[in-house]
Amino acid sequence: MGAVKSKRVPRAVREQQMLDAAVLTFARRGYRAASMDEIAELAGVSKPLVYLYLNSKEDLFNTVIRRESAALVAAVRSAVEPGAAADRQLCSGLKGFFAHTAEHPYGWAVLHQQARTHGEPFAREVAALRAEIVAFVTELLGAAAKEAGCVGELAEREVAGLAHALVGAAESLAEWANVRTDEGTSGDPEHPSAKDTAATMMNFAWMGLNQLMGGERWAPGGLVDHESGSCARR
Amino acid sequence: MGAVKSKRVPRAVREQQMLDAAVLTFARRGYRAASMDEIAELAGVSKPLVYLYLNSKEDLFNTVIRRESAALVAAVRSAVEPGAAADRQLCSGLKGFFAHTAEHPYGWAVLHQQARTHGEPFAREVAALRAEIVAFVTELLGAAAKEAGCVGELAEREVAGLAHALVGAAESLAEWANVRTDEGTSGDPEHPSAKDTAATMMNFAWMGLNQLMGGERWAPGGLVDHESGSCARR
Amino acid sequence: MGAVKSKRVPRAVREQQMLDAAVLTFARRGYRAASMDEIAELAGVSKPLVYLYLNSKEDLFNTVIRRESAALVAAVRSAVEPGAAADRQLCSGLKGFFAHTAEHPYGWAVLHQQARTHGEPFAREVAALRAEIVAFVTELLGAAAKEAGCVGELAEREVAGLAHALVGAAESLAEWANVRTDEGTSGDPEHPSAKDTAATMMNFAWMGLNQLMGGERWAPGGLVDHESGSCARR
Amino acid sequence: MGAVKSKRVPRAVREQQMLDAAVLTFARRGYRAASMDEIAELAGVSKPLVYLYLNSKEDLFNTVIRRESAALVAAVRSAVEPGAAADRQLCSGLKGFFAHTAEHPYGWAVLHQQARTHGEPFAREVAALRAEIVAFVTELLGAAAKEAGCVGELAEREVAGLAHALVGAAESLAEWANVRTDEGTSGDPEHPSAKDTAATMMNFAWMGLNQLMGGERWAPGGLVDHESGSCARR
DNA sequence: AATGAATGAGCCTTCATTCAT
DNA sequence: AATGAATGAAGGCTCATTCAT
Repeated sequence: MGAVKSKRVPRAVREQQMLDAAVLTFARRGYRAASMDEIAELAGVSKPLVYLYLNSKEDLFNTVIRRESAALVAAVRSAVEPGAAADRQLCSGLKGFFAHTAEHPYGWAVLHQQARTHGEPFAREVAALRAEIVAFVTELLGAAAKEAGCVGELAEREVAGLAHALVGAAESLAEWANVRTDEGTSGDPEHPSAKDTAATMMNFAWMGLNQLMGGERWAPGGLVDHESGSCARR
Repeated sequence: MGAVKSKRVPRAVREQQMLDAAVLTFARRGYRAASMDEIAELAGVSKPLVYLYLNSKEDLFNTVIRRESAALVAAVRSAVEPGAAADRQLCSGLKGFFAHTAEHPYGWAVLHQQARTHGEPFAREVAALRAEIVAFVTELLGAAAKEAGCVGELAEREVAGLAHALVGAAESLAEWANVRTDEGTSGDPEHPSAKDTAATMMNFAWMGLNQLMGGERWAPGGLVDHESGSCARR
Repeated sequence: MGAVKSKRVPRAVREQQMLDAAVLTFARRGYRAASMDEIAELAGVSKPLVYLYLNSKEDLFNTVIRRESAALVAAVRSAVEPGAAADRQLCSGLKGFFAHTAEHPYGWAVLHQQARTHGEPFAREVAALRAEIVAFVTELLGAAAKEAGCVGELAEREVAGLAHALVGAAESLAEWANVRTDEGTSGDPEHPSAKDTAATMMNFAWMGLNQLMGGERWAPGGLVDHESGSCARR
Repeated sequence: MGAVKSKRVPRAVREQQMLDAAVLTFARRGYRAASMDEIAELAGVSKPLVYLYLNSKEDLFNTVIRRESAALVAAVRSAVEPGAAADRQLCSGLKGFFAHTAEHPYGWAVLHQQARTHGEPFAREVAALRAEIVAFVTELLGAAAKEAGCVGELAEREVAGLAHALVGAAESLAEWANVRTDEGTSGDPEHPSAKDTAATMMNFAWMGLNQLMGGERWAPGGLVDHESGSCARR
C-alpha cells in the first residue's frame, strides 16, 4: 500500500524508507499510537525486517529524532553566514529555520510535538537540540550586545530568558505559518514565506532587544531609563 | 497508594480526586501511555468507579482538559484590570498566566504538551483555548496601537503574527521558568517569580511593539523608517 | 425511566415488577447480555433491592422461567375440556397455547429461545416444561388411538416421535403467527388468530394421524397398507 | 489441551481449526458466555492469532454461522434428486437434513439455538437460512399439489403455514433424535437413523397434506368435505 | 423498605516482539 | 535480503455483587 514493492533493496536505502515511514506515522499518530505494523506497511516491508534493521520501536523513534534533529540543525547552520553581523546572522538563521520546518512538517511535528511528550528517553534528546539552538541564539545576543557597545547591563539570566522567549516565538510562528500555508492553495504566493516570517520575528524581537541593550526597560506607566545610558544605542 | 484511603466519599468529591489523579498521570505519561489502572490507584479508588463517574478514558481526558482550560482562562481573566491601559492589561495578564502555570504545572503540561498531540477530539479543544488567548492578545495590541495614536500602519496579518509570537514566547518562558523552579530548592527565593517573568516578557515584546507602531522596521543593516512618523511614539 | 417511581411498595408487588422487567430484558438481550442494572432501572428500583428480593441473577432467571412456565401450562390446561374427545382436547389445548404465546410474547421468548441456550441449570427447567407438554400430547394421541379402536399398531416410540413433531410444529407456528401479527396493524382482523392457527395445526396433523392409526404408511411411490386394516378408520 | 499441538501450520488450515473450536464452544456456552480464550485454547493457538485471522468475536461468529449454514444447505440440496416426484424430494431432503444435523450436532446447535437468540446481526443470517428452507418446502408442497391435480384449493397462506409447521416439526425431531442418540451407546444400532426419522416425518405430514389437497378439513366432531372433491386423491 | 458508594474478576482487543525458514 | 506464523503482556471496559446507611 505504502511504497511500490521493490524487492532486494540495499540496506541503506531500505533504512531510509523505513525512517521516512516512521516519521510520517509518528507525526500523525504519536509515539504510542503509532504501530509497528503501520510503519512496516507504509515502508512496504515486513515487520521482522524493521526489527532487523532498527532493533526496536524505541530505537526507531530515537533514530528518527536524531535524523530530524541533525537535519534541522544543519539547515539552520548552513543558512547563517559565519562572519556577518549578529542581526543578519539571527535573521538568516530564522529564515533557514522557517524554511526547513515548512519543507519538513512531519519531521518538525515529531520533534516539536511528539518527542517532548513521551517520557525521559526522548524528551532528553529533543531538549538537547533545543538547548543547542538556545545556546546559539544566546551567543548571538551576546555578540550583538558587544557590537552595540553594551557592557554587562544585560544579566546572563536576562539574556537566557530572552533567548528562550525568542525561540518560543519562532516555534509558535513556525506552526502558525505552516497552518496558514496548509489552508491556502498549494502554490499560494500570498502565504507567508520563510523570509516574511523571519522578518516578522526580527521586527518583533530585534528592536525590543535593541532598546533593552540601550538600558531602557518597560515599567507600568511608560519606559524608564533603568541605567543611565552607559550603553550606546545603535 | 496515592491519596489517603478514605472510604465512602460523596461523588462530587471523588470526581475531583479522580480528575486530580488524571491530570498528574496524563501529564507524566501522555494520553496513550497513561493507564486507567494507574489513575485509579493514584486516586485511591478502583477502576470501575472511575468508569462509573467519568465514563471512558476519552471522556476523562476531555473533562480534564476542560477543567484545566477553564481554570487557566479564569486565572488570566481575573488577573487583568478591565479598564487599565493596554500595556498594563497585557502585563497583568502575563503575570496571571505565569503564576497559574507555575502553580499548576501538571495542568499546564496536559494542555500545552499532551492535548495538542493526541488527535482531533482533544486538539480542537486546546486549539480553541489558544485561539481565545491569541484573540485576547490581538485585541490588546490593537487597543495599544490606537492608544498610541497609530492609525492602520500595522496590517492585520502583522498583528496576528505578533500575537502568535507573543503567545509562543510566553509559553516558552512558562516552561523555562518551571524547569528552573523544579531544579532549584523548592522554596528558592531566587527563582524567577511570575512578576519577573512577566517583566522579561514585557521588556522583550513591548518595546519592540512600541517601535513597530512608530513605523520603524528592522532591515538588514539597520533600522529604517518604513513610513514617515505618522504614528506618535509614546 | 421504566415504571413511574412509587416508593414504599409492598414486597409482593415489587417482586412482580422486577420479574416483569426481567422477562422483558432477558427476552430482548438474552441471559448473558441482560444486565442487572438494566433490569433494576426498568423495574424502577435500585440494584441492591433486586438482590435483596431475588438473590442473584441466576435465581432471578430461574424464578422468571418458573413463573412463565407455570403461566403457560395453566393457560393450556385451563383451555381444554377434561371430558371431551381427544381431537377436541388437542384442538382447544393448541388454541390455548397459541393464545397465550401471542399474549405473552416476551415470556414465550424467554422460555423458547433464551432458557434453552444457556447451560444446564436453565435448560433442565425448560426441558421439564416441554416434557410435560409432550407427555400431555402423547397421552392425547394414545387416547385418540384407543377411541379410534386402534390397538397397539403405533409403537410407543412412534407415538413419542409424533408428539415431538407436533409440539415442534406448534412452536414454529407460534413464532410465525407472532411475527405475522407484529407486521400487521395492531388491530388487524386478518392476522391469524389463535383459533385459525390451531385449525391449521389440526388440519396439518390430525388427518395424518388419523390415517396412521388406520395403518397406512407413506412409502416412496405411494401409500401402503402397512398392516391389514385391523384398525378401524373413523 | 484441545487439539494436538502442531506448530507452524498454514493459515487456511489454522482457520478451519479455529472455526471448529468456535463451533464447539459457541454451541456449548452460547455467544456471550463463550470466551475467546476458551476458543483459542481449544484450537491449540494463542488468542492473538485468532484475532489476526478472524478479526473479532462477532466476525468469528458470523463466519461460523455462514460456514455451518452453507454446509447444511449443501447437505440438503445434494440429498434431493432434482427430477423426482415431490414426495420423494421432500423425503430425501428430510433424510439429508436429519443425517447432517446428526453428524454435526454442534453446528446445528449454533444455527438453531444460538444464532437466533443473539441480536440482529446474527439472527438475520439464520433467518435467511430458514427462509430459504421454508421456501424450498413451500415450493415442493406447491408442486405436490399440482402433481395431485389439486387446483388452487390451498390458499397461499395455508401452504406457508404448513411449510412452517413442517420445518418446525423437522427441527424438533432433529433435536429429539440427537438427544436420544446421545443417551444411547455411541454405536447404538437402535437409535433412530436419519432414514427412520425422515419416515416418521413423512408419515406425520405427508398423509395429512394429501388429504388436505383432497379438500378435506378437520372440524370438531369429524372430518368435513370442505370443497366437493374437485381434487383427485392419489 | 430502600439506596448511594464501591469493588474483584473477567473479557475483548491490541501491540511489540520473536521464531523458523 | 526477507517473511509468514505465532505469542506474552497489558489495557480499556463491563458486570454481578456487596457494604454501610
